[in-house]
Amino acid sequence: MSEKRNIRIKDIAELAGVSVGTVDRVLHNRGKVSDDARKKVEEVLGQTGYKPNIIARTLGSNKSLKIAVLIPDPAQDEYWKLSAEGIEQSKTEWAHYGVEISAHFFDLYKSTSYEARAQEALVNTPDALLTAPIFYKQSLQFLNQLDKDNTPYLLFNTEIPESRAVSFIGQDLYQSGKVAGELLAFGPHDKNTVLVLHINEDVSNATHLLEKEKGVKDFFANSQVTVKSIAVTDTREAAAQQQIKEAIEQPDLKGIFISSSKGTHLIADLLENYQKTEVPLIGYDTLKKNVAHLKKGVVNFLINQNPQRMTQVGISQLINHVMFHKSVPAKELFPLEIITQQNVDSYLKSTIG
Amino acid sequence: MSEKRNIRIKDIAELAGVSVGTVDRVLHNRGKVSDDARKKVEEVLGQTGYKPNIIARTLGSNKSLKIAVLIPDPAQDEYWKLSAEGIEQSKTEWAHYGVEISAHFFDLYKSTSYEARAQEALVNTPDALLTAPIFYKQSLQFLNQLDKDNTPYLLFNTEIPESRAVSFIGQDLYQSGKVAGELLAFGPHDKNTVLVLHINEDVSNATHLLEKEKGVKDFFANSQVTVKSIAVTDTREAAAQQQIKEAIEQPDLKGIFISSSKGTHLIADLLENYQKTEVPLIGYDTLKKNVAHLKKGVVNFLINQNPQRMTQVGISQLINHVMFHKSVPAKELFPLEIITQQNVDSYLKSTIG
DNA sequence: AATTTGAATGTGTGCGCACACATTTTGATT
DNA sequence: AATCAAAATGTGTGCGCACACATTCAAATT
Repeated sequence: MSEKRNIRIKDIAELAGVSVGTVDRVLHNRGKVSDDARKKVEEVLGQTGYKPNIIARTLGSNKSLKIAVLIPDPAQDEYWKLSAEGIEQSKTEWAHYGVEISAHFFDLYKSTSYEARAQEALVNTPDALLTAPIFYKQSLQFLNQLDKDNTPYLLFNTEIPESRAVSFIGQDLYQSGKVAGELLAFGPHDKNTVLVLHINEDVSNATHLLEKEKGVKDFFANSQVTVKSIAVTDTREAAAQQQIKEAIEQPDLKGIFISSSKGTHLIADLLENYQKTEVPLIGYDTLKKNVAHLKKGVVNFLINQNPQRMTQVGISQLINHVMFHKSVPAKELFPLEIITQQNVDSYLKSTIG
Repeated sequence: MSEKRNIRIKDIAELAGVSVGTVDRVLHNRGKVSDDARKKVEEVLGQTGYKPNIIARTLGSNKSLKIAVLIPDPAQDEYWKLSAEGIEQSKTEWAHYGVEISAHFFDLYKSTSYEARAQEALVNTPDALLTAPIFYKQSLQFLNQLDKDNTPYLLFNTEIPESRAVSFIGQDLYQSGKVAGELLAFGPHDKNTVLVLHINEDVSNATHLLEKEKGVKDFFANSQVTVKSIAVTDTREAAAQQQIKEAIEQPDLKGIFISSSKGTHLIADLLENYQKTEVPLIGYDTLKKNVAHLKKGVVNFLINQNPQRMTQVGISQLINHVMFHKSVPAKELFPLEIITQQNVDSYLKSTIG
């Protein structure tokens, strides 16, 4: 370990012939500084390329950041359980910096619950907030409130472009549909119908799912392949089952693309029942049941949205923004990870996320 | 930002009825402490679950860590260029902590160069070292030297299990072969020969490549498919070209798996020449030329080893180990990322790597 | 010329830790 | 009982920054 040290405020002050206080004032733009002094300091600042020592900075202002996270109830949906796990990991990750992270869970199927939990998240005045704005209207209203409070927030999973969010973290849904198309196209070429299934329990994200459908359709636009789409709200309903069964038993069926993570294992279950496990199946996310179906060969590919890591990165960026004043990208689109029977363990075991 | 603060050494001292000096001594196991005092302090330590404030710690001991990285010359191989980019990113990432990272490049084809650069890496007495031990014998000797010096080191890309490395970072090569098999199997089922091509310019990693071959072979072990393997050292040689051409033109050819990143675009070039671009092709890594072939459709899948991120994670773990005394996993196997025409951009654009 | 005022600048302290150094205690030896 | 060395314990300082507070200075007002 060598002695080489970075230039510090004190050095700047000496070089500029002023006191550290003045340097501090020009650095943080606080208090009054004469044009003369400001000019000198800024000059030295430029020449030396001064970088503040973040360590010392966070130590000095020994304040604990409060971050609130507002997501659907992990007990309702395994996708959100993964997200909640991301929160837990972030807690330990940032504990050393005195960051307090509070989680607030709303009912995935009740917009009123979103509103209630959102207000609850504000009671201990968080310094920043991360949320998955599932309910468009209610979210927009809440985000406006945050704007007024001057509370920075970051969105993930669902984009609201007209919000004033610090950043959005998610995936290119359209492109993920294209990936699904590509994978289906790689299969045998003698069949020409691709089935898109929206198992739309979670009615709020219909536009989500349609983005993905558009991706597949565009992929097959100039080909022989026809893309057929079916949306059902509950796979337990007899009518829905019948509809799906008919579509599945069509002889020209090339493969199936399911636009949601929960839908993936629901349909995989049906395929098993109908003994149609050989039909190529593409779905989303490494939910336990999906992984089980993947390992059995019922599901062929999972596109991984990685909610766990999304949440972690969201929190991390929020902290970097608020605490370290680092700039964060306005949009962070996650890679479209393709998970298969043979590589799934390498993903699940990896700690680097 | 609230006032909640963690328990600190001073608090421990008060609770145990001793001075901070004594607490410091039992924490760091330095100096003499009476059994009585030690017991009291350890008790309080246990009860409070004291965690040192890493920020304050690194600030106080204002020392700059020196990390040396020893990898093949990035100018010789684009794979290593990606690794070198990882080094650059790490430099900025850790600059705030006063970590100095020095890069040392050896000739990929000369083991003597490894030895020379290895010694060069030691001249400014690094606190820890990261290397890709390409040359087994020479590496082993060098690592022994590091053991004697008590310099901690971390290996990546190539594993040397008998070394006393802090950790190994890489990929499960065998399993990556299986992934290749799986992807090839997903294609049309009417053809039954899979061709494995080792473009073995870099003679040192022959065992590497064989691991991958074993993976594909095992994947197809109980199937109709025959796996045929060809190894050439230079695709520019007429004899090699002839051999490859014959294999490619075999009518039963199901697909090709190329075991190295550089080999991938070399073979893709040949396929283009022979106008056999429709044959499924699986290779490694997002080298520029590989990505170009992927986008043209000559290459169908790339398995991403992510040398850039591997290098970053290696450096990060080394720093965590040496500077923060954090425990790091003995082995970090990276996910076997599958890159396709449709998801490649999502990987290349992503900043979270 | 004395006083006031506000702008400009300088000084001092704490954050939690590591480590050097100072002081006290203990027990052995004379 | 006095002396001394070693062991045990305590104290003080700096790391770089932020921020509260103190001081100086110059112009305006009386």
